[in-house]
Amino acid sequence: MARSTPLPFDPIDEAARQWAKRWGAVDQMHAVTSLMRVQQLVLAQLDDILRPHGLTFARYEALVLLTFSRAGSLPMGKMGERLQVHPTSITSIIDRLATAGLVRRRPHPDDGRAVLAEITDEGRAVVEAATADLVAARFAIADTPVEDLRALSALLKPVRRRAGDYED
Amino acid sequence: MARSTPLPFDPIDEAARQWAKRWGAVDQMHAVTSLMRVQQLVLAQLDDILRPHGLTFARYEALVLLTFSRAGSLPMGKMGERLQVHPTSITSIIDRLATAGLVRRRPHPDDGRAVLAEITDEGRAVVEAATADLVAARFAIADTPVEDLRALSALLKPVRRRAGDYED
DNA sequence: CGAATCTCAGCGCAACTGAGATCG
DNA sequence: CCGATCTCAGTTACGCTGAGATTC
Repeated sequence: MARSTPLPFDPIDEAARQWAKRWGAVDQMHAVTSLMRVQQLVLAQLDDILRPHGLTFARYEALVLLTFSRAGSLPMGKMGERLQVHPTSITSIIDRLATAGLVRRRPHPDDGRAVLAEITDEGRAVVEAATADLVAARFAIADTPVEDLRALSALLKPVRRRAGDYED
Repeated sequence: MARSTPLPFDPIDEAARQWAKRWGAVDQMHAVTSLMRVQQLVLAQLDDILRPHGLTFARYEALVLLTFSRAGSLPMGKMGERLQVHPTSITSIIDRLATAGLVRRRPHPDDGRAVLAEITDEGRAVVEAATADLVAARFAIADTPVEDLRALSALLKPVRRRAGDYED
């Protein structure tokens, strides 16, 4: 863990106060710094929950994506698009999931260049168990009211869109 | 970069639709996934802005923290508390900043165990230049209305607090 | 032929564990 | 002696570049 004792003041409010003395874009700085900090705190807790299942959050996301596909398999390139990860990172993620027996590689029936990642029965069992833990922990943000979560998602949606996460 | 062509639909909305068929905590899942994605998109842009200055966002944060101190120096342990990073990570960050000539290590005058990291004149110049670029780019979220940014910070604040980022 | 798909080698960054030196 | 502070070695994870094999 990063620190034992919490600070007795909000470090981001304090940073914003100092920031405003010299520089602009204070609201942007505050929001982005808050975003980074919360992501760090939440991700650490998610990884703690997933570690007993032998998963990181990135590997978990890949497994979940496979369970959402009809055939339980997807071309690795498609997975990269959906998960926003580099092609070589997908290779690495699938490597590790395959070593753990949670997925297997299969040749694409119609395209000799592509490789399918297919979830195994063991992979499905691991996803169910890991998901049960995540849902029980409410994704590490159990104490935040649902209205606030919806407001958060709604605020982040146009940010994602403008950053090129999707069109439509 | 991760992907060339944006998806023609919102991948998180789509994931939430599938998720709801089997599992609970859909609002939490949607909010947390959105948070992860936006952090990834924003951080990549911040690092792009900082790279010409020889900085990562983590190193930039450390430098800014030093400029906010009266003496331009802080014990490394204190920096770790403020930035929420592991002691060995602070050692690594200061190592790299020192190699670049942006900070120097000094013995703590009152505590022989502690080490001060002190920003150099070159470090101050680099911070000013990097900050000018970040402010000009509005921290990679230029198109988001200020009211939305404030709402975002306000929503994230209690989440940080409950996660142990600070007290009070 | 060019373009797409994937793999591999290698680099950089950062979080972490565990061990040790130094000092209060 | 205990605890705090920092460093070092080593592991893991991930993102990326560059190069190459294979196939469309």
